[in-house]
Amino acid sequence: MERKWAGMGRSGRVTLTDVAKASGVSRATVSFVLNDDPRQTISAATRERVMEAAQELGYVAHGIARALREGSSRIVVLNVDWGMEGNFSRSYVRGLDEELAEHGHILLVRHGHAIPEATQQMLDTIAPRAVLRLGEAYLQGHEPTEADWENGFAANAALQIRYLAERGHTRIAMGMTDREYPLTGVRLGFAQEAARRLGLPPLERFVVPRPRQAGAAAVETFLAAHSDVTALAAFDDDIALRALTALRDLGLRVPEDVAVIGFDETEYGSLSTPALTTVHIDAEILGRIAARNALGIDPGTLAPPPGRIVTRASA
Amino acid sequence: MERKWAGMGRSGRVTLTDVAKASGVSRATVSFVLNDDPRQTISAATRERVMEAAQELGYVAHGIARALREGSSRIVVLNVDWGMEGNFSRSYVRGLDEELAEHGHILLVRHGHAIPEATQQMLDTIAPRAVLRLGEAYLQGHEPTEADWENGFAANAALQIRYLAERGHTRIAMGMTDREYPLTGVRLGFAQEAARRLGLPPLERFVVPRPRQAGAAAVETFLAAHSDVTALAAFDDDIALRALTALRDLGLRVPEDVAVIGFDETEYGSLSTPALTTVHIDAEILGRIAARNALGIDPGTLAPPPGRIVTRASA
DNA sequence: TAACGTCACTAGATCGTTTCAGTTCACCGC
DNA sequence: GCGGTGAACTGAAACGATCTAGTGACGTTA
Repeated sequence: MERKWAGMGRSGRVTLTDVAKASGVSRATVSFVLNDDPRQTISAATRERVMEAAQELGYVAHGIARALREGSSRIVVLNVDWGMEGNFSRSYVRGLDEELAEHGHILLVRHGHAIPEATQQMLDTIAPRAVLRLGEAYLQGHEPTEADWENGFAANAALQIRYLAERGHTRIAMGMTDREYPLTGVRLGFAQEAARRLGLPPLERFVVPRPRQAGAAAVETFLAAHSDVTALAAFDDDIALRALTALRDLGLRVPEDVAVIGFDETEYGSLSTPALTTVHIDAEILGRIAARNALGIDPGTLAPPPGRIVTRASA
Repeated sequence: MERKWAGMGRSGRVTLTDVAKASGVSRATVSFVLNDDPRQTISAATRERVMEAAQELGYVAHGIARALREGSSRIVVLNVDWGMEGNFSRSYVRGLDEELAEHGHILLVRHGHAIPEATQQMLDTIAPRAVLRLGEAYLQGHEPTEADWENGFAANAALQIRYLAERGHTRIAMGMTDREYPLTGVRLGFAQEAARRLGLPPLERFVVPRPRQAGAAAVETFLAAHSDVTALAAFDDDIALRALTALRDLGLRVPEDVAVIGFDETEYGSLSTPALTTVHIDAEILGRIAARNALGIDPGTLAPPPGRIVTRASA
């Protein structure tokens, strides 16, 4: 089955012209009908005929041509420039994707540390409606307000620290990645502020590098210098897992000697020994908000659900 | 600094016309120069003038317009429809990306289980030069030949089984995912064939589901029914890690009671107790081959390096 | 000197949309 | 029977590239 109907350009593509010809109207009219342009008045009969013809022929708008005319395509690009494989990222992407779809747009996720040049070239090719970055949107696009402390990024960061504080830990250290990401500074800042609000001393910051041996060495050095530390809050589950392994390699007991808590639940955290206590974050609503912002739609009163602790054995 | 130079359309975009105007030639000529079209003869002087003007004005080709004219954009889409976070996927993407870049194309990676409808819509918008799928390309696009057994997917699958066989294991089971991926069947087939060639009995197949408790239950059930099994070969490191945890939860010793080997090295495998023995695969060359195939370029004599065992403690 | 070839370029069609600026027609009030 | 109005359309110009089919100008050959 090659061509179901006559009236299809040599290219194999059904175009507006084909639909116009089939329904006996002009291209313009077809366009008006298909996009139901509110500025036009089209008779019900014509509308019907056009719709039917489009259906029959299997017309699908040529996004490239449309984008050329409109100035930008109906695509939104999300850059996820660090391998955040947790629940946050996944749910955020889901929310973003769904909300965009509801407004006729498409999400394109670009993972990995993009070569700037290639990215730029891609953007020129795609001409996306908007380009987002995972980290930026986490903050809902503004400086942290008290609302963020109630229910947002800051609140989730605080949740992690508070959990440890409630278990009686007062000297808490913050395990960070060996690479600087856009979000690392922000996260650390929130954690520090949370500690301050809880009346705790400032969090000592240290890095847990890979591979395994280096991680263990780093943790050993750190604990030697800060023997009063009894708990580690990690930047994410990855770091937490590295720390957990390091502590066990050093012969320390978790959580008795040092408690460890992760951030942004992953499957791997559930498989370690001891299993990792962590923070679960559902960012779907955040994704939806970002989508609306990107499209210039009123975000309404969407509010993200609070994060919650996944209590397991490590803290 | 808004507009560096005069002669830039109201849209803020520098177009071919602008460059043409600036260098005193026609649009066509500019296009010929910039794409150095071999079918045209352009004087050195003109070439120079055009290049310079383009540089000055900061001209960058409008991919959308080009795509409309050419029928497809210079984008290649790669669908990675299952979370394969190992070395294979990463190196494959790197190779693909680099090779495409060398030919003026761009890689767009689409992660996650794409909604078919949205994907189709995206493809209509992007009009990519080619759409690839991670699994397909693993096979270099053809049925497994003896070459694949020498050095390819089949060889890597065999490597895993052979390692266990060399350690004296004869009853080996294959741990699979709970979801069926395009590749699962192929992988299992190769492993079975490898076992046959090594004179081993057929591999018993079983699934290691999540979460942790379910995994342990599955492993327990399986081992009860197949008490002679002494080694588990996993579909990937993820499954291996689940199995490792399950075995430990059941009080079994790894590798003494049951040996475990993963596939496609991840960082997590190095953090477990015992650390996971696995197979490391560098797929960069495979990515380059796929790129050339996609662009219709002769792949030449590129040959992927053989996989290698990463010997750690679990097998 | 007419015919022919090559060089160095240009005009304009083309890709498939969207959308502005009309056009036609029926109907209304006076 | 004339101007005015709104409904229901249509024509054609964009958008920014590529690329075919020419067009002069100059040099070479018979």
